[in-house]
Amino acid sequence: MKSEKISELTTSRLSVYLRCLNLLAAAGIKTISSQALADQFRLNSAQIRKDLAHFGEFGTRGVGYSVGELRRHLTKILGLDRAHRVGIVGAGNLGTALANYNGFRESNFEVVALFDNDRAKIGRKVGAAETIVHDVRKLARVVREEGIDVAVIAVPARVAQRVLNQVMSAGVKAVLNFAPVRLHARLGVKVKTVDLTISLESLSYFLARPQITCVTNPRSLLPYEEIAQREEQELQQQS
Amino acid sequence: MKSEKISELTTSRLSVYLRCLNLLAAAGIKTISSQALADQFRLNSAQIRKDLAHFGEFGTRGVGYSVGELRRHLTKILGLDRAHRVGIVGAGNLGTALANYNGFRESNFEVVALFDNDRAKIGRKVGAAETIVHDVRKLARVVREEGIDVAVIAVPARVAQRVLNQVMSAGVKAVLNFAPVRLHARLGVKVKTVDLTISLESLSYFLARPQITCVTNPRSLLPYEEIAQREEQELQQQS
DNA sequence: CTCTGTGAAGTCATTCACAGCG
DNA sequence: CGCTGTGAATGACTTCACAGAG
Repeated sequence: MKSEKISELTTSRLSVYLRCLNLLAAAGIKTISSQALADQFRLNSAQIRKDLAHFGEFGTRGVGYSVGELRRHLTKILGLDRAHRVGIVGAGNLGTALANYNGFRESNFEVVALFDNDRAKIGRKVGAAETIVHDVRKLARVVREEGIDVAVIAVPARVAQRVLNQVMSAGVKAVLNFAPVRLHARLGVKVKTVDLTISLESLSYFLARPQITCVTNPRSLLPYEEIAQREEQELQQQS
Repeated sequence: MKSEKISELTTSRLSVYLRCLNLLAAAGIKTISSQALADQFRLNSAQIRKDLAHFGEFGTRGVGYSVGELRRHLTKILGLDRAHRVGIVGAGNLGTALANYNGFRESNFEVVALFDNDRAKIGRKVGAAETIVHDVRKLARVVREEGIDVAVIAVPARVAQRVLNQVMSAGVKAVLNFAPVRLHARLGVKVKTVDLTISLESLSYFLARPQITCVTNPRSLLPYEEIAQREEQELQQQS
């Protein structure tokens, strides 16, 4: 293992690989080569090998990778072997939706608190897990008491930087931001922004271009496309 | 204007530039140079010029860009001068949260329909706008009737590809996908995936690394950091 | 003989640096 | 002069291609 700087593109892919391996493990597959993994999930085999090589030599030449072993390695590398406690700031539509969403559990993330400045919301309990909505002014204390290590910012753009400052002061080092602004984080704090406006506007750009309307020739369909079409027809027959 | 292929990184930045210009316009600023724009919003001036140059010559040498004019150009380029009609598939937590969220209005996107396969949800009206939840099997018809041109996939991962197939069959060319899977789109259809699991797991990776705990020297604070700290203190005094 | 791990080559994106317009 | 628009230089990321381990 070298101690170089790992790009965020690489870590994102590690996350993808782990997801693929989970599927393979569930299907009872014990061993897989980078080539087979790439073919099945439309990845690049060289890239898989390179990404993994940053962290060690996990494969066996002539054979491939052990699914279970590689899964354990990736889980460790991504820090998913340790539970993370998430606090969501902003108990609006998005904040409560995220608190209710339990797909993060699988990745060892648990939402343990919500925060808001709206009196009407403070003290309420949200979702099946009955997550309490705290006064945002008590953020630092709750972060300490609940051991929160990841914050989610789900507040309007104009207050997002202020919220981030508060969150950083409370000692949180990892932040997922949904507000459509470029936030300034101090050193040692990682902010990842999910900007839905940018995503939508990029789609709009695409729609605005005159598209090459390419009629797919059924004979040239790739396997997965055939399957997709069959499923589609089944669906339509139901209605 | 050249007719080369524009990268998605570029279109995302155009969206950012437009947002910055909107702020400047609201502040009454009429003209700005790429350098000033870059300084204010932490961008790179050469990149701004290069991105814009793909679409024409919008600036005046020795002066800079007209805020209003560039705003109009970017709006046109991104296709935001035409209204977009959005259909959301999946009326769960995320789907309804997105239907309620009205921050997209500013970008000329309107959510006009929700779809679900759950009988209990079909026929209900969601949010202040009273968006109707339709039976997902009637998707194609509603897409036609309502003139939907953008779909949002907010369903569990295992059914996402099937939903995408249906959406594509209905003739929708732009899709925003929240399901944590790599979807296969046919040619001429643009899918943008927002994968929250990957985002969170990348943050986890960051948390797992031993961080260089760098104590910020107050003397070396950048201007924006000073402002941030002051605001932070104000906030704490409130409590 | 197969598949990994990895230098080398190739591709794509960003930044520099400056000629030349207003 | 100041600033745009742009070739040229640099840097980042991906893919190729193969030596060598199992």
